[in-house]
Amino acid sequence: MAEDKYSKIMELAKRRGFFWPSYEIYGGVAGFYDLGPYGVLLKNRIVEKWRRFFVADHSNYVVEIETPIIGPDKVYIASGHVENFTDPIVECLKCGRKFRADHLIKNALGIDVEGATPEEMTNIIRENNIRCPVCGGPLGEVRTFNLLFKTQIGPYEGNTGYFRPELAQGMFVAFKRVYEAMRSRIPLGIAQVGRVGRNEISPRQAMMRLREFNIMEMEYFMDPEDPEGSCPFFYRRENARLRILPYNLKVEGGEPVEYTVAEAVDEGVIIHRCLAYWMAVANDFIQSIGVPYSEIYFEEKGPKERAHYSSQTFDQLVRVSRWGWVEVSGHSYRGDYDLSRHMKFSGQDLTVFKPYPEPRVETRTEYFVDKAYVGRTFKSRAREVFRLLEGVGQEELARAVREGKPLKLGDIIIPPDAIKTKNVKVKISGKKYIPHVVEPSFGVERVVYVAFEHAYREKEGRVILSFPRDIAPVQVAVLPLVEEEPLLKKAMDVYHLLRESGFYAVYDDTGSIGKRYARYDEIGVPAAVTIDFQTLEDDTVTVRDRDSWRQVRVPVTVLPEKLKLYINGASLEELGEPVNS
RNA sequence: GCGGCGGUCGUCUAGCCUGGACUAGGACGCCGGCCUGCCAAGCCGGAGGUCCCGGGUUCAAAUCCCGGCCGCCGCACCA
Repeated sequence: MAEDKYSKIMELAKRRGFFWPSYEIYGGVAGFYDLGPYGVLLKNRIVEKWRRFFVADHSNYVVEIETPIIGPDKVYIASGHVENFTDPIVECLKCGRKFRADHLIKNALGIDVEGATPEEMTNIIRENNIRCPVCGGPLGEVRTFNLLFKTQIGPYEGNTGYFRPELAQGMFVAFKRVYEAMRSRIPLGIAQVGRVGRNEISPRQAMMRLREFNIMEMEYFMDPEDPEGSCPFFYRRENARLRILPYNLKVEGGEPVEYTVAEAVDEGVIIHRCLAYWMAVANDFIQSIGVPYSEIYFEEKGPKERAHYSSQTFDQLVRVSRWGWVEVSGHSYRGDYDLSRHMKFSGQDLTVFKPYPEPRVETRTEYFVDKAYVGRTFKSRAREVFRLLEGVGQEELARAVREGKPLKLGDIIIPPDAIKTKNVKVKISGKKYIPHVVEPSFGVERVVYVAFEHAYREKEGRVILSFPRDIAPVQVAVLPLVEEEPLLKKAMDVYHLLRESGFYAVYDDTGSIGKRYARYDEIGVPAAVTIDFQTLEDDTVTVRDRDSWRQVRVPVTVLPEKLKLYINGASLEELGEPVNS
């Protein structure tokens, strides 16, 4: 069992201003957390890194949008959340356990009560004397519980709005607009970072399960008939390795198995290469925030564990000290569920057009009524007959011919032999279809917490947050060796130089130098620049590495460029001459 | 929502069982001054506490009792 870092992290996070429970002065409210000054910096860097991996690195195919957090009820009726997020719940009056009322009735009586009102279900339970399946106690009234936060849009009752429980609907609803703005090309990834709300029954585990949190998500739209073309960058990660626990292995209690991305697709472990590709990106992303490969795996969800829209889902799990494996992202194949639903509920055409490489010419037989016959037969009423014939489809004409029965239009009767046929050539240049969707979706706060877990360490009784340098909240601390002029002025100059060069830097001259090094180790600042007496002679400073505590001496003139290399991963020794201490 | 355990300066904690001398003590951190020539040094001074909230018992409650809130653990829940 790994040591429990949880309480140490929570203590540090509160004390140093990373995060803490919200509304503390009013006693707190479960499921809400504030991010403090360093927490916000850290979160922003993590989000920025996610953008690099998922958006910028695929900028020809992936774009980012922002949509409102409150949506009209229609959107969430169409998405299925109003229906599927509302559970009829009944509580045992004796032991207090809660059950799904519909499941209870089905198990007890074998009848399906889908669509029944809570009152009807309560009556069924009373009439059949259904008791608590655990303790045998009596059951209370059936109530509905919905995880959606509900509100009103504008002053009118009944104009219901919901706080979005996921970002996805924003992308689906705006899909057509984005698709056209991005010059109607598929595949197209639409990404978004933002807040969502889920009214969890009992949130717990600090930042791991919140009622309001941030998600980084992408809906990747593609042609289901063209798996190859859907993932033009597949080759870039086809040999990447993933640890996967397929559902069939999971139920047997098996361990994750390592596959390359290509193997997982070829062997059918992952049903679509796009799903596999983005899982590989997720794997790289989570490693880049400091989690080792061996502490990550993907677990397939079983049919009943999946969301209502998904045909395959993997959770990306990361090991943390207190709770074992926790979910940091979900990877779902959503098919065309969402777009189809929005087409149906909005009446809008959300299909895309796929041109064929070569327009196809098809020959079709068309039926038509002989105009000469109509004119001859109906004379002055002919015009009226033509108008009536406009409402008659090919189907009907064909049937009349096939069955040899006359066509009746009110009192007008047209015999089958007045219906002629002709062969016409039709040019078909493509077809319409509803794109399928693959969705990688990350919980931001979980990633933040996981970054903490893997950054936290202790050395010689001191705490160090060894964040990867490029997500560290503060990048560099500028410290005069002692609180004495002209060191202070020189240090200020260096501080301003670094700020102007784009670094997030802090300046600190209080207490002893050792105390300040310790202070910045504890908030994870990767580099400490010290201005000492030699600086006054040759304009060089020392750069100290947070993790090794080693130092090198660097001329101030090249400090910004050297530090930039360092933040991006260069070793300390690449920056300058080692200082012997 | 149920059950178990817990909640005391910013943080960690002593005190609670056995009510009173607690004006709630300490450590770290924080602020100011002196000092400090490279890894939480030292000295002086300072700020900081609704003892989670509400009610009850009592002459007297951080301490006992009840309710609530919050946290952790187990159960249920977690599209």
